[in-house]
Amino acid sequence: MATLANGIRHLPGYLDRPAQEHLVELIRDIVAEAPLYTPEMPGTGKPMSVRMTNCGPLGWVTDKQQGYRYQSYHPATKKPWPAMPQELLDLWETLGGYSKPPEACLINFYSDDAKMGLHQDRDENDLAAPVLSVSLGNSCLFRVGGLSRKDPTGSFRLSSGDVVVLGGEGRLAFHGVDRIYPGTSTLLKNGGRINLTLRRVNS
DNA sequence: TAGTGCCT
DNA sequence: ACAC
Repeated sequence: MATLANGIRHLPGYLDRPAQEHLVELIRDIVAEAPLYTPEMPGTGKPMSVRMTNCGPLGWVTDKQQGYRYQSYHPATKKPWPAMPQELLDLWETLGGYSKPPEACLINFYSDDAKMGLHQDRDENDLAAPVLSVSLGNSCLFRVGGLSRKDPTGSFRLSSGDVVVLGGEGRLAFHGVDRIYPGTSTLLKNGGRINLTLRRVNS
């Protein structure tokens, strides 16, 4: 376990291979019910390169008209998000150190050429709760800065099975994904990377 | 500005 | 990493 200068915790290889494979199975079922969709930037409608879906009572979504928000249903199917698997509730219980359970699990799928710009997770009402991130599949170059966009940044590699906890000082740290490293994992047969982000939304 | 580009 |  490594704690970075900005308070972010990195747990390399926290999930073993069988646990990773089990999560992929669960995600396959979720995606069958709540298909990955292409989010849009607020205002411009520019598509993001990452595709998304969610599980849990709430899901993070964005589109041209309404922008970033949490809502209880899939934007395309209008159906409620699939339930949060017990395995993820357990992970939150073990690593989150927070009294209330997570309400949203954002599932991000990165193709090998997808990226995500530097941003803050700040659409939650409960900013005391940590954000838990699970990496599956190909490795990525993860970038982390400070509380201001202008703050200097550093980067490190995230591999399949790694968990990152953004809590305390690091809860509102700017972060993003610079690049995916193709062919660095055999977990996902068709390549790419999956990131699970567990969040508490309502205080 | 949860993005894009690298003759930056 | 940085500017836009």
